[in-house]
Amino acid sequence: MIKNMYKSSKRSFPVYDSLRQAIIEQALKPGVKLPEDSIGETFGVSRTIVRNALVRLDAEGLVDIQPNRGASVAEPTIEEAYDIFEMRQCLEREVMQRLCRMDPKPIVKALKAHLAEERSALGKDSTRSIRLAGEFHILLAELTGSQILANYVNEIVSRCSLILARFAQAHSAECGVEEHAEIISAIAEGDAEKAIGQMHSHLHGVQDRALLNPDDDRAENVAEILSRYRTNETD
Amino acid sequence: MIKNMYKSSKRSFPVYDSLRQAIIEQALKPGVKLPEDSIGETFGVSRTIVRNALVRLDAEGLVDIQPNRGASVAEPTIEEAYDIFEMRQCLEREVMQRLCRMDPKPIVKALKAHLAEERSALGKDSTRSIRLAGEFHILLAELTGSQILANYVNEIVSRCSLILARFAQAHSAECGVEEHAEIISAIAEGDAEKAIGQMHSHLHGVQDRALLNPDDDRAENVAEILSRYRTNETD
DNA sequence: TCTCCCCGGTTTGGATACAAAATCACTCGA
DNA sequence: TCGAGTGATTTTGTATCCAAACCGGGGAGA
Repeated sequence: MIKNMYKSSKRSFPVYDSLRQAIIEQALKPGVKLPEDSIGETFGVSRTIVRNALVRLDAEGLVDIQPNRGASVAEPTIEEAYDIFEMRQCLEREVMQRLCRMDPKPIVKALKAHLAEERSALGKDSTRSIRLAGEFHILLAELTGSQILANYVNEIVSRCSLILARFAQAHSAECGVEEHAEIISAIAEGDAEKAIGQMHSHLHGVQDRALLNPDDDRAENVAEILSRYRTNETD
Repeated sequence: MIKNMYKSSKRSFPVYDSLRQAIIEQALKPGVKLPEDSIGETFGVSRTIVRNALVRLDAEGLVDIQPNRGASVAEPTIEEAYDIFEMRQCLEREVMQRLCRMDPKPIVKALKAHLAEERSALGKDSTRSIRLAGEFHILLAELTGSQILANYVNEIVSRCSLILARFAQAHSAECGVEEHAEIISAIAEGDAEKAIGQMHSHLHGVQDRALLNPDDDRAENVAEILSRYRTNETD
């Protein structure tokens, strides 16, 4: 649970963490500018602090800093989105493989506790629900005991949230809680094949819901967008 | 080839890069203090710049920043070392899997060009030789076309260099150039199984050379170290 | 002699100041 | 009406400054 995080500065951590939460909860949408002054004001700290937080987030791929032009929430392209999801498949497959080599007892116990939380938040608090769904995957990674694997999964789950914010409409892409339950069962049974397969299709489902309809992709050509609205004059 | 790197500041990049090189080439050994003042002086920049570079390196796990106590080159524990190598196995297995699904022609060509460089530097320039050996693995990752996979491999190869600096004696842990050659052959033949296996044992070899003899592990007890130097009085 | 405490020097944490770059708004001209 | 040019305003990049934390040494007391 204790992460490798941010020993560098007591005061910049809250800024970092708030921004991070806001981005992955989609309160700050991709492309939004993040001026150092105003952020500093809202937190009552100087730009120095904010700057550190932004540099960190840039390193994690959640914000994009451009020279002399400041920071804004990252806007992953559709290609990057596929790339990130593919990497996520790789990392989470590793997680499942490692977990299935371990004693399932304590693992399943921890997972079930988390699942209960997920279920209790299900219809009530959408934001909390989304956050818990992400944290399920992070918990899995942490249970492997590998610090570095947990860090990578943590990072990539965040970036996937960002992708959802960019490409998925509404919250169609919420993690299925019952899929999580099935994954837990597979681990409990000690069936590595099944667990890995289930995780794979779970992630594939999330990806599909996120990326199947890239209508609102701002990266596509203006002409192309307009062509959809043009009445067919020559016909 | 174009990395996700450091758009944040024109001037802090050279500092970042020099420190990084110095650390992975083992010129700056684990545990060495990195005071902001003196570094700033040598580069002719202010502490502000240096600080940014150090924060970045901290995020990458190459330096360790402790509150009010400044930065020093990271000292991975033996447990972290095993953790990192295991992660590296996972990432590079993924690299091989992806490469073997692609057209081998251009890949093999690029790799052979690199191999030629490695061979030419072999007995001559030890530092260059080590650097090229690391870059071979990074090149492999880049050839997959996955930005994020390449970034992760890049980061983890750096951290492995740091581990070598910490635990391996002398340069016994140099990558075997001929093992690289065999990996290229396996890719050229399109034999995924073989390529993956060869990569696995190659990395395992590096790890063994690095970690088999953790004599000089500073983490061990002072008493234990001294006991080796104590003449056996009671006998 | 050993230990503890105090003090000066050094280093970091963070805010601020100032210059350079970019952005915005407005005017002028076609 | 539209677009280019220009000055004002905002925002970033970096150096510097001050306060607080840490480190090392020397002296007082046991």
